[in-house]
This record gives sequence, structure tokens and C-alpha cells, in this order.
Amino acid sequence: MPRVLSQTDVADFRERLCDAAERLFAEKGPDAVTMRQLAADLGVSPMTPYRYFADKDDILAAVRTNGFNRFADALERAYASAQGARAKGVAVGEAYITFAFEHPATYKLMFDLDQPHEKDYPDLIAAAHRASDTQTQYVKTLVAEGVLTGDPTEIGKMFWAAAHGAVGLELAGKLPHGAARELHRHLNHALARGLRP
Amino acid sequence: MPRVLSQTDVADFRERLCDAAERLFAEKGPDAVTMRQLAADLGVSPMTPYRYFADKDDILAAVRTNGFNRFADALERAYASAQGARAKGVAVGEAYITFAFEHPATYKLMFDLDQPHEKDYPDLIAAAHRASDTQTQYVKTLVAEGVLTGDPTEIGKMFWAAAHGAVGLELAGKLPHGAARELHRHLNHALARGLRP
DNA sequence: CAAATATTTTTACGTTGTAAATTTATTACG
DNA sequence: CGTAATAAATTTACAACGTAAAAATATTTG
Repeated sequence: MPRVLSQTDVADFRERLCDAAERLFAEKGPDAVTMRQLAADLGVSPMTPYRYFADKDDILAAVRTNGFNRFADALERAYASAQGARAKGVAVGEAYITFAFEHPATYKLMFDLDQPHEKDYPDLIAAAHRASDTQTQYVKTLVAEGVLTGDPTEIGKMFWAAAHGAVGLELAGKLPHGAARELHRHLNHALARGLRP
Repeated sequence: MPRVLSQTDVADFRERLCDAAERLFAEKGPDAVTMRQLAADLGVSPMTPYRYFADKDDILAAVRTNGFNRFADALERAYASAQGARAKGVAVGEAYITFAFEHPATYKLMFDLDQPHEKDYPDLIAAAHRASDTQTQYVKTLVAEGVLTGDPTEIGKMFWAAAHGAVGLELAGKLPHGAARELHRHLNHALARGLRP
């Protein structure tokens, strides 16, 4: 019998390939990265990745899943680091913007790309939900405390849309470099003021 | 001497190709549409479009330019159709959302796609500015009238980011179908309330 | 009618994703 | 041990892509 790949072998290779893919995607965009380049980057032959991923789309889904999980990590850390619902809100908002501009290519991969067979990747779905859940969590507290008034879920979406819009405009070159952060602060401030009881 | 293409011949061909491209882009995404398909759709051989466009990227830029101009048309019509700054604001906001969901693929082409050589297409830049200028126009009136307080340009960006964020989240499948319109209304309402003097 | 030449088509090349065939390398067993 | 078995990796092969270059077509003027 030949050597059989252990689960950690597979996981290791997938992780190394995802790292390379994320780096190359960030440099040149996902469409400009070829399977041959990815394989060469890992020092294997062009077909070897197919032992670990179904196809190129599967690699994209894996990179997006990692992105959502790291995004959720960052938001959860920010949430935990601050005390009080108001401070948590500010911290999560800051973390959102920071992540988006530290990993702009990954952010676009996560949010701008409408992957047609997204539903075929349950891990991706789960990771995306984790990120959005964390983000709306503190709003519930703020509503419960009477700082904001309205449906917590809807209010969470409002803050989310505001952040996403500010980030999206800057990433698309429609805002001057660095403008999204202050725009986002203004949006959060005006929204919080407009949503007071 | 052979037949020479008149300017209208060229303009006609470019328009027919843009129409086909926009339709096919909407169906399958721009990367999935091939030069050969576009040519076949017009009933010409695969290389003929190269007499009218530099390359595939040039076609994409032309489609985006048309999109921005039609978007600007829609916003300007909405602006003109309503009386009073408040009503104009509502009308322009409605028109924004309506355009985005009537032409979702074009909207994504316009705003989510970071075309690397965008600056090489001055018509594109001009069309994009026309759209954003129209959109921030009514805010100036609202500030002048004392309905809103703050820097009109920054406030315009806030409403723009809110609309873009709501649209972007729905187009990326992060919101239930049709939810962006109401989300956008809530955002505008809360922002207007939060920006009152 | 024929020469000139803008337009269009045909042909051809390098690159892509990946299916299929082949080779390599490792393990279990006689 | 050496050899058969076979998972993994590589090589080869193919259709489709964007488009450069060559060839063919078609129209206007002399």
C-alpha cells in the first residue's frame, strides 16, 4: 500500500495553498491568478492542487471562508475588549473599518463577489453568519438599555450597511484615500443621534 | 478607394455591441462573456469588434460609461420631477434604489468593479462624476434651507454611502430579497433626523 | 475595367482550466 | 528482502480564450 494522506497532511496543504491564493489574489485579483501560478508558488506540479480542491472555485470559497472567520475573530475581539454597549459599538465599528482596509482584496472577495454556487459551501455560509451575528450583537444591548429605539435586527443592518457603503465607495475609488474611516464615524454618529428615543 | 466607415457607422456598431455586451454581462457576468460570443451575437467574425474597440477592457469601459450616464439621467429626472428640496431628496433616493435593482449587473459593473486602467477612459470618469454630482446637489439646498446641518459635501457622501451599502448588501446576498429598499428608507430617515440642527 | 486600399475574415499562437493517461513512491505481504 | 499493489503526483492532451498577423473581400476612384 502506498502512503496515504492524513487529515493533517490535507489540511496543511490546503492552508498553504489558501495563504498563497490570498496573497496572489490581493496582488492581482482572483481572475488574474492561475492554477499554474498557485501550484508553482507551492513548488508542485499544476495538477497537484486538484488532489486537495475540487476546482478553482473551491479555492476561492476556501479563501472567502477564511476571510469571514478572521473578520468575525476581529469583530469578536473588539466586542470583548470594550466595556459597555456604547463602547463596544464604537470598537466593533473601528474593527470593521480596520479589517476592511488591512485586507481590502479579501474584503472585496467576501462582500462584492456574488459566488454563484455559494450555497454549496456550508462552511462559507456559517462563517459569513458568524461575522454578521457578532456585528449586530451589541445593538441588542443598546436597544435594551434604551440608548437606541427600534427593531434591533433592522438597526444592526443599518449600521452594517453604513459601514459597508463607506468601505465600498473608498475601495471602488469613489472617495479620496482614507476618507471612509471619517465618513463612517460621521455616519455612526448621525445614525445614533437619529435613532435616539 | 474602398468604403470608409463614417463616424455614425462606428457609433452604431459600438452601440449595438455595447447593448449586446450589457445584456450578456447581466446574464453571465463579464468574465464569462467572450469576445467570440459578442461577435457571434452581432453576426460578425470574432476579430471584427477590434476595429471598433481596442480590446475587451475597452468594451467594459464603454458599458460602464453608458451605465453611469443612464444612472445620472435617472437621478436628474427624479431631481427635476419633485418640488422642494426634501421631496427631491426622497425622489433621488428612490431613483437610486430603483436603478440599482433594475440593472443590478450594470450597477455592480459601475461600482464594485475596480477597473485598473479606469483613468485611461476620460468619458468614464466624466460620467461617474455626473452621477455623483447630481446626487449631492439636493443636499446643498437642504443645508442652505436649514433642514440639515453640516458640510454639504460630507453629508452627500453619507447619504450616498448609506444607499450604496444597502444596495451592496442585498446584491451580495447578505439581505433578503427586496430588503434594501426599506433599509434605505430607514437609513435616510434616521440620518435626516440625526443631522437636524 | 482595373488598381488601390479600408474592412473583414481567416489563421495562428500562447495561455487558461482541467480530464485522462502515465509515472513515481511508499507500504504490505510472500 | 523483493515484489506486487496502489495512492499521490506528474505529464500529456484538449477545447476555449484574447488577440496578433496574414490573407481575403469588397468598394471606390481613375
